[in-house]
Amino acid sequence: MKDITLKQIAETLGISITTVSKALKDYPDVSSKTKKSVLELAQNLQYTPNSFAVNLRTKESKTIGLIIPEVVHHFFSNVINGIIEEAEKSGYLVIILQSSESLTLEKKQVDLLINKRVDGIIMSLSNESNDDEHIKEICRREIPFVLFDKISKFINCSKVVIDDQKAAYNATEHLILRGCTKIAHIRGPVNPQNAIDRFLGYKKALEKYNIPFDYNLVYTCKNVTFEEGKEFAAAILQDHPDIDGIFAITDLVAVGVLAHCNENKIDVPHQIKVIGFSNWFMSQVITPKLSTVDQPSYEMGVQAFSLLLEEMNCKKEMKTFIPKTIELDTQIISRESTL
Amino acid sequence: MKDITLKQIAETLGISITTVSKALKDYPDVSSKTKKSVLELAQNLQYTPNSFAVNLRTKESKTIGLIIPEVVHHFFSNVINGIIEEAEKSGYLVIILQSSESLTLEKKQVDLLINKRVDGIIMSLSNESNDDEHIKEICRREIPFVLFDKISKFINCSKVVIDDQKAAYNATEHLILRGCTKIAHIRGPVNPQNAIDRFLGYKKALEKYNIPFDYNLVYTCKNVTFEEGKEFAAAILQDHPDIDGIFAITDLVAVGVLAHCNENKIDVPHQIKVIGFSNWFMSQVITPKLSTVDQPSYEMGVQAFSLLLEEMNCKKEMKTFIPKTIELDTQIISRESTL
DNA sequence: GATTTAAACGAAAACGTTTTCGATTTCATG
DNA sequence: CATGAAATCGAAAACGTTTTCGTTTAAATC
Repeated sequence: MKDITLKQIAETLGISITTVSKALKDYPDVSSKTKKSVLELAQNLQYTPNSFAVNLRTKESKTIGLIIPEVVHHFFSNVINGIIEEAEKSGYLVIILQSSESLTLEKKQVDLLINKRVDGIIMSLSNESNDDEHIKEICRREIPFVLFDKISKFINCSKVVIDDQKAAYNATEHLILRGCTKIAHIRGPVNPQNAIDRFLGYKKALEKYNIPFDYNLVYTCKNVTFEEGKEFAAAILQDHPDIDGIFAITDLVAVGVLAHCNENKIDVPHQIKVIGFSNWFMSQVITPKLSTVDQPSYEMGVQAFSLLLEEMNCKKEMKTFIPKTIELDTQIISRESTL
Repeated sequence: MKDITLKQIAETLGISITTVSKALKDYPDVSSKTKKSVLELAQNLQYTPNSFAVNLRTKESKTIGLIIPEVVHHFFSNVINGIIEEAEKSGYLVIILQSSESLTLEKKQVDLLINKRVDGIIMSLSNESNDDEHIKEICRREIPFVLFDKISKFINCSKVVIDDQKAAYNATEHLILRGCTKIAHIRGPVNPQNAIDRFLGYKKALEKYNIPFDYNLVYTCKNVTFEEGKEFAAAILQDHPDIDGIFAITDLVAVGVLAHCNENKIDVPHQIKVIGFSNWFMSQVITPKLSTVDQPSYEMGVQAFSLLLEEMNCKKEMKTFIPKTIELDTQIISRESTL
């Protein structure tokens, strides 16, 4: 019933704990005969090393922490997927926490992970967060650290991002090339870097095509929800009846826009063309199917863990690690909403 | 730079490690004067107890494992949400693994968690899984264990479920009461208990309302995907042109059905009424809005952890624990697809 | 001042592993 | 048989904490 230990194996075999340990780890200085008997007995007794003891001894737990704003989110759950699958390949497990877009909670989660002594932390910042004390603490303690998606330019660590500005430029350009001349933008909250960059990309595309930028055409989300999409769609159509294109910060908001249009018999794409961002699953099942920017979410997870692994390995070998930033490609997915 | 330990605090204060430890844990046999000075110094040095050592000593890690078929899934990500939020309240962290509906992978994940010596395991079985060796191993090692959603009747452990049969009965009845007389059922794979139960509920409702059960009207999913929904919709309409109702095992499949109907100008709900299962977010944004059965996913997570916590506490106090099954209520959500 | 009682502290074992380094054995070589 | 090298093994420290139980000190009682 009780857990098997090296000691018990050693005693039944009449050898020392040292030799048992070495036999199990295939050390060269133990004879093949004893190796065999140890391996056999360990097998029979279903011995599994006590990871608590191993952790204490080796000072690592083969566990990393992941903090994201929301678990119930198409983009983030795909990232989670990429991270845990990639982590498993190297024998790492993943503890997941969510900040629920709250800075207070985020600080608490960071504390929890530091106290747990995870081997590394991967994180996407909450909207409220920036270059704060809790992030500095991670760096101060030299915990391998990777940011993805919602990053801060002021933190010196590895990052996995897309070129939000370019992607937003492409999305806006897509609307322009399809004939839109008055394009509204439903942007994200003020803080997050990617909301800023997407807004800048939108602006840049307008300039490039000599469409005057009008600040009244920019609407700012607080919570980036379906409901906000509906509300802003209503507001935009009321404020600017002659609008013919809407670029929304994310598919969820764009779907809200479509919902409002559907309910009010506004013809998408003929009266208004709509493009979203992220290529959520739902964008291909809604009517009309939503054009969007494909964001390689799973791949972001994979890359984020790879960077973290690199840093963790460097730390083990006492080498200095130079943070890297990986920028992944995005792609316009053209569907019915911009036809 | 290096981590602060009890030893260092003890040495700077000229007292013993024991006293420092006791002071930090507010033992009564240490004077308030020394308590104060220890607390102060610990605060200044940012002491955090080495959790590896604590784990080894206390034989618990305040970490639980969660194995689910898929992370990228509206239902499961909601359950995750419920679990990690509830767990955090009691100071537990959650390691998440996915079986990807593969028995082989599931066994591997169970092994990983056993080796990690998590304090407990919460799990939803993969479609291939049943009363297998790896599950028995969890019980044999007396690791607190809770199943939810995809359970097995043959495993004696705590469970959190809905009454799938009743819910499916209600869904089918809903179609009948709205005038359907020839109802097809797109069911889930053969193995999982909830696919069986939902099928039985469907059958029972037909019997109750004197509609002859026809096995040709039952279509069996392999992967329960959007694409399967589309394919089966096509097949059903070809095989049975006079069909007027479809009950799909899950919203994703139902949305596939709607997609096929939309593409082929088949009028939902007038020609065919459709109802899904689970109340995914997408069901309320699709056109027509999908009627469905609301499944309290977040609540399932909360309850699953509560049961696990109860069992973990019992184990600590050496009490025997009697497994409980919690059955949560479901609710028909009537929307446009059955109007 | 002797004795008892309570308050404050610390020594030491224990948790189970890993790893260094020294000790022993074996065996071939001269 | 002495010598050296190679092969095999084990003692012991270390990781940092918790907790039992014994020891010391201080205060209280007679």
